[in-house]
Amino acid sequence: MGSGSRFALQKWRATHLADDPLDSPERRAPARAPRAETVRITNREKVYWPALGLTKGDLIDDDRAVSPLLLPHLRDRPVHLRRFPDGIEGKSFFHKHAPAHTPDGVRTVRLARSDAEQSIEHYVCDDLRSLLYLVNLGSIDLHPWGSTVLSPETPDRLIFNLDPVAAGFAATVRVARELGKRLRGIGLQPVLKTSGSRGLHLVISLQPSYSYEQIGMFAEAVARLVVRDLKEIATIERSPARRGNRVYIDTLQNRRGQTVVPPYVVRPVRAASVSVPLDWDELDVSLPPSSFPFTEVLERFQLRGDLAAPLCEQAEDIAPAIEAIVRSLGGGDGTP
DNA sequence: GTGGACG
DNA sequence: CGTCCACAACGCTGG
DNA sequence: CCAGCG
Repeated sequence: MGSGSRFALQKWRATHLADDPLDSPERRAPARAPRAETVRITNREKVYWPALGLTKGDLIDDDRAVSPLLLPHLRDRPVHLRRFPDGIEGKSFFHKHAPAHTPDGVRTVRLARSDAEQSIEHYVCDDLRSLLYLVNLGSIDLHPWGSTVLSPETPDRLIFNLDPVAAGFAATVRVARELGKRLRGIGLQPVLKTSGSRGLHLVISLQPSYSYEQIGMFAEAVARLVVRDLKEIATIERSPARRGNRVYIDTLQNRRGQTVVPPYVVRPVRAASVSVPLDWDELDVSLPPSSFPFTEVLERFQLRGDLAAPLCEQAEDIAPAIEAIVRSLGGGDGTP
């Protein structure tokens, strides 16, 4: 690591960590004094990743260290947990209802279900204490919504999930490049990241102006155009059997109540990898997405900075992009 | 991993 | 007190 | 109608 990046890290720490990372002054009553970290962590020694010998304590330590990078992608969002109380090879379950015994200090929000028949109390992970509490429950990857509690029905994230299935990573890279090019061509700036599993994600930060349904339709239309150009290697076919060896461009995550794996979250996979943002010029066949176990992410941050920061810094107006897509679909270039 | 229900 | 159990959910598609 | 899918 060069001194330049060391300096960048220090500067970043100074602005992001401050004295009390638990406090978020613009939205909270001023604290009298920084509060001690009071979350009780249990079973630190339990092995979560047997192949690597990594424990729950290792995960907790990593989440604490990476929290300034991760929390901005969780803040104000309903979050679903996926819990692995006995590590990645044990039983797991999703958990979305925040029970009545949820401690004070872990925010929850009651939202109507999509059918409006009932409402559900959701967790919201706004700060380090909440993060550690939720991870102590056995959560490995947290799954935030693509919209915030401020306007739950209008997403501020647009996600394309490229799943290689049997297509291989080289084809996935080609599809990602093409999709990225097309999105930039209609004025959007997608952030590229590994899924932490096998695939790649392209994520766009949106002004929350459209419904999930509208955003989902837009995403599918874009995916359709990419498939038109790359028929041999890309598909939006939902049935796995009919995908063949093509990369699946999954746009179904742009739906209410669906979730989007955020940058910097650890995945419950053997390699203990993280969903890591990439520079577009890093995108290469030689970069398998299982790269970057959580043990290497801070080091990578020191070299590359926070490549996901744009997602939290600027929200894009998608209206011109929608118009452009409508034009190209209606433009009579062969699509019935 | 943990609280609540059951016996 | 020891055990057992729950811990999401929804529209779409293919069969 | 049910099962699989994400």
